[in-house]
This record gives sequence, structure tokens and C-alpha cells, in this order.
Amino acid sequence: MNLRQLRSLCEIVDHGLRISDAAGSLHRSQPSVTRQIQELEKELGVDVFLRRRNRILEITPQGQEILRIARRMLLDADNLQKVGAEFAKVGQGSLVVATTHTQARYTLPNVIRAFKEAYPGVNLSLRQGTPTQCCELVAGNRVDFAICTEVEEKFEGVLQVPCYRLNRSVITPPRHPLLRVKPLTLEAIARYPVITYEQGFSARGIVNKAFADHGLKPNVVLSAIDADVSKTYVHSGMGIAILATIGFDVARDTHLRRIDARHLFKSSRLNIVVRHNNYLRGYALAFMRLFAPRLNKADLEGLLSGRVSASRHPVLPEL
Amino acid sequence: MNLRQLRSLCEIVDHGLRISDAAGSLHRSQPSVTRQIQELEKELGVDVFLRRRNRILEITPQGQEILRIARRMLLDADNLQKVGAEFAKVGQGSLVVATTHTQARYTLPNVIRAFKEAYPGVNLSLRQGTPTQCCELVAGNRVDFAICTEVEEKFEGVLQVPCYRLNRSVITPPRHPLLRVKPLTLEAIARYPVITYEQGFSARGIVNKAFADHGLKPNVVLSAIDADVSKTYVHSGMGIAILATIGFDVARDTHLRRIDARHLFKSSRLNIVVRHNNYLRGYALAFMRLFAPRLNKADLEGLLSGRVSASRHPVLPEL
DNA sequence: CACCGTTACGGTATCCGTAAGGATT
DNA sequence: AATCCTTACGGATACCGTAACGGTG
Repeated sequence: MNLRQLRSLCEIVDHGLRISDAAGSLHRSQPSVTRQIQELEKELGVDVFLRRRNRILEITPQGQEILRIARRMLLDADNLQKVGAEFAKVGQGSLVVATTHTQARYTLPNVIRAFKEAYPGVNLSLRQGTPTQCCELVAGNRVDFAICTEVEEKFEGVLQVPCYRLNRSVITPPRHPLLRVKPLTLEAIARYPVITYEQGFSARGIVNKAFADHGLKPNVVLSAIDADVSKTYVHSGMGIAILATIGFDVARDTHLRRIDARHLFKSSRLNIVVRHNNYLRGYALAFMRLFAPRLNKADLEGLLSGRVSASRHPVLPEL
Repeated sequence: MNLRQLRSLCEIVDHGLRISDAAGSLHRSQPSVTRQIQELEKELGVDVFLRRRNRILEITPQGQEILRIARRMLLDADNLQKVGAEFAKVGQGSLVVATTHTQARYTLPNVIRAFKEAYPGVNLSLRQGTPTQCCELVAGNRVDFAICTEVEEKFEGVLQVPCYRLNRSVITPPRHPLLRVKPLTLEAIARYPVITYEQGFSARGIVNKAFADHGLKPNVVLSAIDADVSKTYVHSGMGIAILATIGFDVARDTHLRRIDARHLFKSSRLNIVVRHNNYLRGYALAFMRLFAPRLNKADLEGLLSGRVSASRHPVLPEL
């Protein structure tokens, strides 16, 4: 058995069971890939694919099982490379972090500045998406880790480590009638057109639920994935926004007003999202600790290797 | 990178950093093994071993990290073979279970009888040892799983799944004065010579602690690893024995008497011990369920893959 | 000198790509 | 006809084992 064979297997599956496509992506000739699979099947003594006259129809149950293990092995092969890179050139390499707009724009700038200073040799890049997309990137090992609010779905092999608690605020234009409602109520908010996050963000679910629980139906005039877009429309008078408090920048958003609404909406958790059994280079752990200093290296490695499991309801600092 | 290189690495480490020995065990020439390591080091760009003039002194920290991952990959390679065997010949193959004397002799006979009937094609073998030895066998992937009482030490990658609770009884010859002490007390027991398990069994620790907590010091005249040996000496009048209740066979031990002592000694847990990320063939899971029907296949697989973590204090049936 | 790991070399087995074949839509 | 997987074949490559080499106790 052979890693090449396993790579072929995974690539075929990832390309919708088309050997030719897999071959292209592997930079191999197509017959070569065919043979890898044949030899794997011969050695394990099982059919991995269900064929019908020179055509692959589906993967067998055995194949599924084999695929799962193969993927883990390839991930480990990748990990070995990373270990090599880590020790060959400590502090040099690349780091890819997936995150949402809000975090990229409001939470991470300080972290990134500090990181760049500490690790000038690391090529840092951010991939932006919804929390769900971030988790998918982590699951597929396309990024080193993600920083985003929690996601309901479970992703195979993906671990969410809660770091902070995010509260909500209502953002209004200056002299908005809501500014005089004290304390702020959901009923009051529901009287005005609302701008908030799109489906797919946990915030959206929380906002919806809060209103629904009070038998209210907010008038959502715009869903955005982006706090800046939301604020732009608030400023233009289209409505008020319900955003994470961190999305309001006291220094720059002087043309807007913020009303704390933590008593109205459930807070959500801001997580670091990592892949199980993924080797994280030293500077990746350093980035995480810059983001959440309370994280402890040993704990994190325990979590990653699956030896320890995360406590489900830790006390989290607010951001 | 390839699996041969990783196998060489592990074998070298397992043979005390002697390449020649590793080569022998791998059925390869010694230069071949040397080259595997050189190529691995070249490809990863790290020194795995610290050499000093043609002699390997130790493994580098990088090497340690690499070794960990390599071992996991080789385990997975093994798992792939098992998946193959499983589907090629369902219900044929071999199963190796580590256990202690007491379980082999008193708990497992029924399980094994049922198993043999259900899977006549499986070559079942038992390896006997102390609980600690059983865990070591699991850790080293030398057995499929183990059934034994709990051990204090943590073994890397080894998972203990509690299944039953074991109580203690005092075993005496007929007409022993203790038989008239009701209720039985530790003070009463301490007046007589005691036979119990050797160090290394959780029972020994529990027994010692029970006496110590009452400021008593039992007069242990013999430590055995074996309930049958203990009973033999009880019968010969050497003393009374403190054993797991299951170690008393009402039908056959007519020449002995049993006094329930569950109120005096902490019960201990009887666990199934499995290795993390180990593929268990269908009949291995079947064996476990014959032993502990409350085990659920999906749960077990969840545990094995590390997705779920075991509840630490489940309610257990008594055996 | 016995032992151990590294280097050098020649033969073999493996694996790749090209080309051709058979089946399906 | 176009697409897709499989089989066949020649050449390059990788890998193994033997033998020779250099340190070490």
C-alpha cells in the first residue's frame, strides 16, 4: 500500500468519481490513476468502486470506510510536511485564516498587527466567508484555522473552541427616536425597519428568535453579510441595524449612534475553529494566543489530538 | 514521502535507535534502512536523529513530533488492511483480547461460548496479564482490545470504556469465625491473615485504602494475581481472601464460603479498553456487545474516532 | 578486531506515459 | 463522434542488496 494510491482514491472521490478529472488534478496520466486504484483494490482484496462496464458508478461501503482512513492518513502526511517546515524555518512560512467580515474588520486588526511584528517572515492571508463557509474551509484543510461565531452544523473532524462572547447593539442615525427609549425594548425596535445579518450567521438566528419569542415580527429591510454595509444603509436612513457591538467604532462612527442591546438578544460565542489532528505550526498557535491570550498551548494541543475534550460551557470574556 | 520510510523510522526507535536491529526486523538490508531515513530527512528538511560520527545518539525534538504522526499513519495503514480483511471475509479472521485471569476465568466463558457459536470462523485468542499490562498491549496495538479493571495511569491513545461495576466479597473456609460476624466489619477482617490481589490490580489499591482509612493494617500473608490460587490457599487454611464477588463460583466452590463485602470496599469498574483510531472488525464489536449488551455500535465508533468523549461517571450494572 | 552506520554500484522491480482497445451516450 | 475507463508496452526511475569504507570501543 502506498500514499499515492490513497491520494488517487481521494482525488477521484473529490472529483465526482471521474478518474480523468482526478488524473488532471494529480498531474498524472489517467491510466496511471486507474492502476493505482486497481492495485489498492487488489492489495486490500476489496472493491472500492462499483463499476459497470468501464464506468464508475459509486463508491462501495468498504470504499467509504477506506476513504475515511485514507483521508486521515493524507492529512497526517501533510502534517509531516508542516512539521518539517516548522523546524526547518521557524517563523517562516504561510498562515491562512478563515474569518468573517466583522472579525476581519473589527476584531483582528490589532491581532494581525502584533502578529506581523512578531513573525515578519510569515505570509499571512485571510479568507473571508460566512461562519459555515469558514468551517467548511477548515474541514477541507484549506485553511489553517478559522475565527468566527458558532455554527449549528457539525462538521466531521472540526472543533470549535469558544474564546469570547459577543453582544449586540442597535445602531441608529443621530437623533433617532429609539435613542430616547430607556430601557430599550424589542417592541420598540420592531416599530422600525431593521437591517441585520444574512441567514448563515448565528446572529441572524439569535435576532429572529428574540423577536419570535416575544411574538414580534421585525421588519427586516436588508440583510447584509457585512457590518460596514449595514452601517452605510443606516446612515442613509434606510433603517436601524442590529449588529455585534464590536462592529461599532466609537472613534470613526461619529455619524451614528449605538444603543447597547445585550439585554434583548442572546450573546453568541466567538470561536477558534480547528481541524482535528491537524498540525499547527508554532506561529499558528502564536496567532491564536494573540487573539485569545487565555488559550494555553498544551490545552490546545490536547484538544487537537482528541485526548481532551472542550468544556462545553466555559466562562468567556466579552469582547 | 512514503510509508516505508515511516515504518523504518518507527522500527529504529522501537529497537533502541539501532538501525541494524531495525533492518533485521524489517527483513531489509541495513543500508536500505539507513537510506530510508536519509531520504525522509532530506524530504522533510529536518534531522530526525542526532548522530555523532556514524552513530545514532538520540531522536531530535522534531523527530519526536514526526514519530508521533508516523505512528498514527502506520496504525491507519494497519486499519486499512483490517477493513480489507473485514469485507473480504466477514466473520473470518482473528481476534486477540487481553484480559486478567479473573475475567478470563469467571466473566468471559459465557461470552466466549456465544461468540464462538456466532463466529466459528474467527480465531480467538486471549492474552493474560495485569490490567496495566493489558493497557500496554492495547497501546502498542498488540491486541484488538482488552477487558480489565481500571488502571490509574494514562496511556497515550488508549480509551477505557466502563461497562460494569465489580464488588468485593470475603472468602473463607467453612465454619470460619467471620461467618458469624454480622454485619461484617473491617476491624473483624483485620484480625485474620488475608490473601488478596497483587500490586498492579486496582483491587489491591482499594483494599489497602479501605483499611488505611480506618487506621487498620491488614495482615496480608499472600498476594496472588489469580483468584483460583487465592481460593486454593483459603481452602488450605492459610487465611481468608478478599476477591471480586464474581470470583466465587457458588456451584463449584462448595468447600468455601462467601461473605458479601460491598459495604466495606469501594467497587471497581470493569472496562473495555480500546485504542484510539483503531479499526475494529465487525466481530470485534460483536464480542464487545456480547460482553456488555448496553454498548451501542454507533457510540463506540464515535468514541474510537474521538468525536465523542465518554461520560466519566455512567451508571453501571453490577456484575 | 568486532561492531555500526554511511557510501558506491549494479541489477531488478516498479511506475509512468503513450498508444490502442472496448463500451456507453 | 465524443467520452470514459481499461489494457498493453517500452522506457525511465526508484529501490534493493552486496560490497567496500570510515569511525568507535
